[in-house]
Amino acid sequence: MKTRDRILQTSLALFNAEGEANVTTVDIANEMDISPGNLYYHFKGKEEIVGNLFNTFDHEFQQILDAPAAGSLNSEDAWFYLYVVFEHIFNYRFLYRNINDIMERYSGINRQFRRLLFHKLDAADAISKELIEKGIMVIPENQRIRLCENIALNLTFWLNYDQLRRQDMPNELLIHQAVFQIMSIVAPHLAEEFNGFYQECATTYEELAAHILQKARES
Amino acid sequence: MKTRDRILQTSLALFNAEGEANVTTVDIANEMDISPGNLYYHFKGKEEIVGNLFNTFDHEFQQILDAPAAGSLNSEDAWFYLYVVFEHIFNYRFLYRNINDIMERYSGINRQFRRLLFHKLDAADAISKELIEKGIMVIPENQRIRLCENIALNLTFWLNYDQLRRQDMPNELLIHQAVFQIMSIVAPHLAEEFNGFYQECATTYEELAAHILQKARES
DNA sequence: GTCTATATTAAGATAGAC
DNA sequence: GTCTATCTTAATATAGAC
Repeated sequence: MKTRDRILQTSLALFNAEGEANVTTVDIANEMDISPGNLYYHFKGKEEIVGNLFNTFDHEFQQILDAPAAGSLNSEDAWFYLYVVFEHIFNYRFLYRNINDIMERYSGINRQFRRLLFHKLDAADAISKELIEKGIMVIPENQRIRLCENIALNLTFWLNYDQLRRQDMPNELLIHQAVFQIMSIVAPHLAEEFNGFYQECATTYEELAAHILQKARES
Repeated sequence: MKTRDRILQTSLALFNAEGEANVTTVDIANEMDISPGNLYYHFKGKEEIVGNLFNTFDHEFQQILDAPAAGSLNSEDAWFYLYVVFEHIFNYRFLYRNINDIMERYSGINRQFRRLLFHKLDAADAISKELIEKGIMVIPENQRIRLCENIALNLTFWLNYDQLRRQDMPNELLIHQAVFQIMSIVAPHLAEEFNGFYQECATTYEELAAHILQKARES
């Protein structure tokens, strides 16, 4: 693997683990057993590394968000879709856990991240409309707008909230928890015949949580 | 006014305006027309200033959160209560807009902020229970737990979300918007006879928003 | 492409005069 | 209490040899 790619890969891992602000160019070089000078041969500095990582993240995210527009949607698809979206966020969690810091220090990212937020809102808007059309969801229009905002807020800041709460969950469970939290926000607006579906999700989540926590305790 | 107090006051204003990380001890001293040396005579460093501001914030917040335990509650009280809570957060918004950064760099604050989050959750828990008892709210228990988490998430990260969205709202409207957003999350769980109350709030909010934005455009 | 050695910068902090 | 002058530290970044 080329040094340039190893730098990106190592940086992402370190940023996710320690937070972008706590990782210096020297740290990245040390972790890879190369010299700082070598790192600066490949990238002008940390900003360029972060920018590269963000662009990859951004590009992939756009594609994920646009995916459901293609196919027809049911309530289980929506659940799976949320899972994919949140997993992608999780893979680049350093961007989210240090969002304000990063947006202040890298002004280029600011604009793009904002655009991504609106993309999230659009996706929530389109999906909620489709669910309403299909009779899966019933909700007054002004509450629907607020619900979409709330979903975007949750997608963007759940990782921060979790960090503040510090429950030290295994990563796998963290993602399930985030998705279930969003499902719970949507649940009161599901048509009555879908209450059962939410309860199934709740049961699935609780069993999974018990199972994962059990495994974590054993090891 | 004593220099020590002026330092705290000036720091709070600068932190709120520019973000804590972007304000140096020299900036604070310059703003007050005193020397950096003088500032360091009063405080050991920025950490002590931030710590002092946080303690004041924390102390006041604890009292605000505990207030409703005293009196009996109706739906209008809850609305007003939210307003008071959020206004206090807004007054110390630098703590919230740089929450991760601050918690990483000031480990003392980390613990206290986490405690405050649980205090928020407890308040949401107590109030939701009271509203249920009084028949104002109807909600399954597992959704109630998630609703409380969602309210705590909104209280803690709404300012970050708003910043990312960058709507450049007048401050007054920003607070109303946050409170109305939280009301909208609760609304689907209000007993039917309180739907009218939510619609009133919605109308009030929309009129207010139109009024404030009109005034802002004129000036 | 990669290394070692060194320069630059900016924030945080202190010493000692007044 | 307040000032000026200066030190320390740590991250970022570059020069030049190999």
